[in-house]
Amino acid sequence: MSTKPLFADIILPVPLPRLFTYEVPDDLVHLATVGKRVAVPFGKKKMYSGVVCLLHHNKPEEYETKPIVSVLDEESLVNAYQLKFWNWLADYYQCTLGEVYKAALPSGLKMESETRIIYNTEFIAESPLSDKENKVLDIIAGKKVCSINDVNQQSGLKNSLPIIKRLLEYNAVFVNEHLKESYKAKTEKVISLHPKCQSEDALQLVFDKLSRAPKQQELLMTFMSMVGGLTGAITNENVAKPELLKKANASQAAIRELCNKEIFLEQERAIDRLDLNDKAVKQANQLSEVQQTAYDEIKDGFQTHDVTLLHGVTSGGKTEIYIHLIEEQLMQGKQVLYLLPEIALTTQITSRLQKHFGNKMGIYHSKFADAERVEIWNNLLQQKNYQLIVGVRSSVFLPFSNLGLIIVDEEHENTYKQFDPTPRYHARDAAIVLASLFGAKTLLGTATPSIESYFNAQQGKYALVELLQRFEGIKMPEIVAVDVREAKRKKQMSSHFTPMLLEKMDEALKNGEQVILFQNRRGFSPFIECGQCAWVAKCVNCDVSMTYHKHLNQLVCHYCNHSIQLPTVCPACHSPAIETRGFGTEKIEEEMSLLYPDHKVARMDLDTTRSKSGYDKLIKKFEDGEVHILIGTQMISKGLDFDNVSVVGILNADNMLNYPDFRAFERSYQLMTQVSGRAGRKNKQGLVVLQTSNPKHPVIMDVINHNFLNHYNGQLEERQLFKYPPYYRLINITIKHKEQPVANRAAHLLAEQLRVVFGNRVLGPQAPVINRIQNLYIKKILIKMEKKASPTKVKHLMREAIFSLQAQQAFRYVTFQIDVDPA
DNA sequence: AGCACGCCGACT
DNA sequence: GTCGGCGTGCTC
Repeated sequence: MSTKPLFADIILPVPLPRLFTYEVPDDLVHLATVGKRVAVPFGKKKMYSGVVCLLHHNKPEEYETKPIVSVLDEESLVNAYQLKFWNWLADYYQCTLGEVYKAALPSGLKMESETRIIYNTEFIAESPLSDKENKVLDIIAGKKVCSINDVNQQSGLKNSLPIIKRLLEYNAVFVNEHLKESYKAKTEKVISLHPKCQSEDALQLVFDKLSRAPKQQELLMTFMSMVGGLTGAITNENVAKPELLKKANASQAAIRELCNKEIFLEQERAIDRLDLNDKAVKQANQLSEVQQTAYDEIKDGFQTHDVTLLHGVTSGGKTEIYIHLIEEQLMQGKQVLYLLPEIALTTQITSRLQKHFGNKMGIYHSKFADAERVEIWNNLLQQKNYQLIVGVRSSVFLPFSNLGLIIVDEEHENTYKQFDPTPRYHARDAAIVLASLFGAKTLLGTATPSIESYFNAQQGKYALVELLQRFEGIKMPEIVAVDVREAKRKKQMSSHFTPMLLEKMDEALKNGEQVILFQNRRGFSPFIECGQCAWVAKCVNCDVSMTYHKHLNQLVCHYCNHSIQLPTVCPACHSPAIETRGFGTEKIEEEMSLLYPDHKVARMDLDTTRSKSGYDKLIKKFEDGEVHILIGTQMISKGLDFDNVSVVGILNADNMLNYPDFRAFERSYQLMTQVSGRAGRKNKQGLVVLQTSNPKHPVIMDVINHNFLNHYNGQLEERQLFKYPPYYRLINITIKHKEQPVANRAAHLLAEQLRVVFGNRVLGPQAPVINRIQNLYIKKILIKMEKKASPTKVKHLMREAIFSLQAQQAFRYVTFQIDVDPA
């Protein structure tokens, strides 16, 4: 064994592009292994928990190493697969390992120290203290132990640090750095028999003694029956206190009394927040013939390909196929990850899966409390019961050890791409890489494949399985485009609704059927304008008009959430003629309530589903038929199945088609098709009324004809012509600074430097549509690389260019964001 | 990113 | 004089 000193390269949760080397003290050499968390000092005073990434004997030359303070885990928290995955992610998406670490672990597993100030009770002042010193010392003395934040808050001082420092010099207080673990196991109080009473004789004696306390006697009896002790055996089993209280109908006092008499023993027991109880497990349904064929084809596909794309129409019964595939993996003892976009992860789908997989299935959702996420992490780490994880994009970071299959449902969803904070990863693409690390397979499922994935399938990179019939012979909905411009000209519109839409709605509602209206904009109206002078309300921080929210009577910026009261007169010309322009979900809701006073109208958008339960409640109400008309943003297009929706209205197809982005058509096709898929169930063909001013638009035609292939071919041609994915790889660089000229100059210089190497592959700098957000001016540079070009080389050169710019004094505070494969 | 240090204007 | 503002540099 080597006696040379051991060093560890540690990943720390700081956005610095390197690892930090610490010395491993002799007594920790055997404990400090790769993948464990360690506590290390960082900077002048901070302590952090970091992850050991590499162990070696190379003593750094340029600086003194600090020692690791302690090893926090008994077993690795992060396994070798994950470290590989982290490295790939950091390299591909151009971020630091520290940033990946921050994104990967639930915050309960990342620790940061806090300075604790402790009052010295033996302190006697040698000379009188100043007023401020006295004030601060009084606060600390009052709390005995407190944080700097506490002092700042209670004293009202902006910065109490210098004063605390002086108190420290006088020895009036002490400080120490405390690593606080924020995760705490949930506990419950349990009652068991006191050891002294765990024999037949002792128990008999106790029963006799309690003859004068019938309540307590009864309580003891109930307890004994609950642990099964009445049949003879004396056990040390315990019972949850609340359960015992309820069953015995006893009082807290009675239990306390029995504890005092050393008959009962009350203890704290750590319990899982997650429901791990065995559940009745339902057998998977028999697959239909069509489903069976698709299932077989998927399995064939996996024989020759690592990735299979399942292109299946909405309500084609994809979930049932997934269930069979998952079951097969679990039988082989393999783990499965089932990814869903954030908003599609609802009780609708999870409860359906839970029925089949019971407590083998864990759910990983961003709306879960952090403590629950820590428990899911630990459950996988300790290889307890979870073999199937159903989760959102961040579940790719969970510590899998034996993955066999990853399913990426709704593969086309752009919410799989994370933008803020870094790492700017695409969960679908990351999942494919993750699966390959395990030699596992990836199944991409969707009714509207992304151009990229379908292209990969066409090229033979992925296997392709098509499932183009709806389950149980349900017909595809009929889609009708209605010309809004014409209706306007003929003065037939009632507000934003064409006669056709209203007529079909009347019919549906009369038949007791439900209606969904889709409007891809929340709020009441996207901007307000002065009728007199054409003044428009704009955000003070961003270069956008503010959206009017009527229920708040406020103008809200959808980019920075800044809000102001609705002005009563125009700030520019003082005219009271302030008018709302355009329409959002809120306005539709109001108008629908007026048009259909006898029907219940509800709205589903970001504003009504902020809470964890808000979303589920709305869906339940709609499922139960309590709500007749549901108005929503794209949220309603994701993975929801309703039985009784006969009419879907798309109120304004134009605003998505006109969005200035190369994916606007692709996304419009997806959205319209997905929303349409909510229409028509069981024995009736659904109807979709699509309001547009351009009914002959090629995308709209493709949606109407359910012609994905035509849409795909059209897009492909455009993408090749204008050098976009899947033919080219995009890298977006965003340059931000609080002064416009600085941002402009930095962007210009960067583009010039990049052009030296990449020539006309570099586009820009351009000002984006919204050129100021949160008081920062924005410029963008787009790099279009041939697919064949080595991404490593490109990224390296790009980093160099940015680095040399940042070294210049003038550009010190310019931020450069790199977005690889922007959504 | 934090955080400390150090230099400057604005007050008692 | 001190308080607190912000620019600058460093973190193994």
